[in-house]
Amino acid sequence: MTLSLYNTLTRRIEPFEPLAPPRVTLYTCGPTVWNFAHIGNFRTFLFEDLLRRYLEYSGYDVYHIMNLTDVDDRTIKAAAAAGKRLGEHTAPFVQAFFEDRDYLRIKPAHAYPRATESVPAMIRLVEQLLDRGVAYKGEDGSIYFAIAKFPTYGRLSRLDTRELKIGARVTSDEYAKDDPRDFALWKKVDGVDEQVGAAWEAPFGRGRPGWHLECSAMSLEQIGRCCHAETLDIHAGGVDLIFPHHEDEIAQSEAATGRPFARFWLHGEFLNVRGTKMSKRFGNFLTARDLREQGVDAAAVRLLFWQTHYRKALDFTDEALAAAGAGVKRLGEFQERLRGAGGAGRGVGELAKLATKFETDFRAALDDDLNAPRACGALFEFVHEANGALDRKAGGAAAVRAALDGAMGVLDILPTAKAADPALERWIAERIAARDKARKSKDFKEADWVRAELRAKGVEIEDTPGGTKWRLV
RNA sequence: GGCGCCGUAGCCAAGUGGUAAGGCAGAGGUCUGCAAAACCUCUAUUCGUCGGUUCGAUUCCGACCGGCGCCUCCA
Repeated sequence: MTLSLYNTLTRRIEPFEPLAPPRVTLYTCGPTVWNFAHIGNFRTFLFEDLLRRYLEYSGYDVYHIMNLTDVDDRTIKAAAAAGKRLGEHTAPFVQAFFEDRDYLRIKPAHAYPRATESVPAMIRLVEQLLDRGVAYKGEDGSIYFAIAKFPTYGRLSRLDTRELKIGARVTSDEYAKDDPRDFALWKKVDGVDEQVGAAWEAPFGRGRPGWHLECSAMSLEQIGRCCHAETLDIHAGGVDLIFPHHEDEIAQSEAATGRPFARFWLHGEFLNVRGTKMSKRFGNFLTARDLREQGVDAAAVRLLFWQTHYRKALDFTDEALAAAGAGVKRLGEFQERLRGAGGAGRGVGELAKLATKFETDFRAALDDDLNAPRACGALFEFVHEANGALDRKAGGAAAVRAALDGAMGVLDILPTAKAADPALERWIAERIAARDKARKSKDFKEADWVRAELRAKGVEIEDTPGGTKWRLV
């Protein structure tokens, strides 16, 4: 069994094989740092994290590139509204993005090219396209891509170019283009651009890059640098990027290099709120920092997302998040139990057998187009069966620990350890000792009162044969 | 109008042409002073509706109903 992935290009699940194994080049469209990213954005980044981690689990050597869009219409508009220079406005949001990424346990990409630092590559790309005659300067001084010169335009999105609804996007610059459907590669500078410092000199005129151009230039520059390649193994993003963003990236890149831009196109579905996509525009969004401030364990967010396939819309509700939190807690207790299970136990067979079965199921599920819901099903089934075996004093806990570790390397959904400060820890120990004393003298009323006292401070206790254990909740 | 997706128990959600994983919640039991955790048992004769194909469909086809997305530099 090998990994198969749904390729938007073919609308089929296809066996995945990189161009130059074991290297896999992965490019994922990153955030536009005009504001905080919301958890809908992060659903996509989390899906990409799953992809990245599972590729690595499968033995591939992944080179992951995620760009930061720090110059585009929205960043410029936001900077102007704040009365700041572009970089001054975006810097804190870049910082916030990295913090949120870490909070959500998303593995850092190997490279985070920024649009503002990749302008020379963009200019080169535009020059190449001009040389090849697929780009032209419009009457407004901006440079446009001529989709009529790129016959396969529309292949990814399956939008027949003749069907493109053109009436709705008539703005002033439409009159500058040869064809209303052509898109801007390089926008001629305007007053606001200059005001915020979003303008660069180029042989074809002072201006700034178009959004689609940024991704093409940055991805080609990065894979050229790291892997001497012109074709990405995988390019991923949210479904809303299929058109026009990714369609345009393909057109620009392939027109310039003459080679396929990306072999696999993967797209993650939206995170919804009451059936409608989460969006800044609708105001129905929640940021990662909102969750963090609410004390939500990132593991719960991850499990919640893993429990719905990445190509299916997921409705975000507090109930679903709480349910995932309960699942995470169960995993944490299982891990805790394994830690105490040591190497002892009767025989080595039963648990080891369960571990092997789990690993097989886990892999089969994720091999099937990253079916994380099924992988989670296998995980919980494994936890259940292993708990039963542990109750029967079966041996082989080491194999279970190893299997769990392996799976967590991909899913990473064990509860975040909460550390107690020394003073609190001393107090807890003292209270538990007091309770034990009360229990020994059968003063259960007192014992229960102490338990409630601990619970009020967020300390949960559990009486076991080896003594009373506690944890912070 | 064009392209496309979804509708499975109280909630969330996998899934297969042969009779429904898993999580949460709930009920009963074992264990426990009581809890907690864990375990055992139970909880959809049924997969939006109506037709069709088939020995057999939740799974394939069609229609319809309901919800949603893209076609606007939105993850």
